[in-house]
Amino acid sequence: MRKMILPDIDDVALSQVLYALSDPVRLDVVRTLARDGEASCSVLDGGRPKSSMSHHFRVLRESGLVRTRHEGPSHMNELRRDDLDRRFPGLLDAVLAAGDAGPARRDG
Amino acid sequence: MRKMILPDIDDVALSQVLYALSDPVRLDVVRTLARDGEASCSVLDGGRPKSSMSHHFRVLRESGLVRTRHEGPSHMNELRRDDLDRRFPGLLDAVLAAGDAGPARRDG
DNA sequence: TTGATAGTTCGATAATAATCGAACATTGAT
DNA sequence: ATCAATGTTCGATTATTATCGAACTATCAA
Repeated sequence: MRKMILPDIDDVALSQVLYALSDPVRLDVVRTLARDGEASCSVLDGGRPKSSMSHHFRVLRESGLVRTRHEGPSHMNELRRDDLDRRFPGLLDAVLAAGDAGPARRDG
Repeated sequence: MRKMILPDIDDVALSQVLYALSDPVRLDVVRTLARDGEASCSVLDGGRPKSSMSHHFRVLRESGLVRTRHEGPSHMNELRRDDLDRRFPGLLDAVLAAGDAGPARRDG
C-alpha cells in the first residue's frame, strides 16, 4: 500500500472540500464521523463494496476532510475538525447543522 | 425560452448546493454576486462562451443559489441570500469568508 | 505457514458533467 | 420589418467521476 495521503490543510482548495462534501455517500460518512468521533471503514460502508468506499475515503483524505490512522488490520477515520475550522471557519459547522442531506419538504 | 427555474428553497438538497459551489467558475460567479449585489450574465462570463455560462447559471438556479430576472434584453442575477441563510444557516457566509478558492499557500 | 479480516489498487464500464459552436428566442431601437 | 445585443437550447464531444469485481497488501491469530 502506498503511503497514506494527508495534505497540509493550507494546500487544500475550497472547491475541493465542497466537491468532496457534495457526494451523498461522502457527506453521510462525514456526518457519522462528526457524531461518533471516529470509525473504521467497514463501519461506515453502508453495505457498499469495499472498493467503492475506498475511493470515497481517498477523496475525503485528499480534500483534507478526513485523517486515517492504521489500527491493527483496520483503518480508523476521523474528521480533521481543528484543521478545517481554522482553514475554513464555520464551513463544517454549517454543513453539519443542515440536518439530513435531502430536501426539507417531503412533498408539495 | 422555457420558464425560468426558481425552485422552492426547501426542495433544494444540501448536496446540490455544495456541488454547485464546487465548480471554480460558479464559485467565482457567486463571489462576484455577493460583492456586487447583482450582475448580468455577460458581466460575469470572464470571457467564456455564452453557452458554457448559460449552463453554469442553470446549475446555480436549480441549486437555489441564484435568482435571475429579465431586465430588458439582459438577465440580471442575484444571490438568494435570505433563502439560503434560512435553509442552510452559515453556509454561504462560511463559503464567502474563505477568501479566494485556491490553496492558502502559494508554494512549499 | 496457513487462514481470516480489513482495505487498497487496478482495470473496465457506465454515468455525469463541462465545453462550446450553431441555431433559436427575446428585447429594444431604428 | 430589420438589425444588434443578450441569453438559452440543442447536439456533439471530451473529460471526470462513480461503481464494483478481482487481485493484491498488511495485520493478527492459531
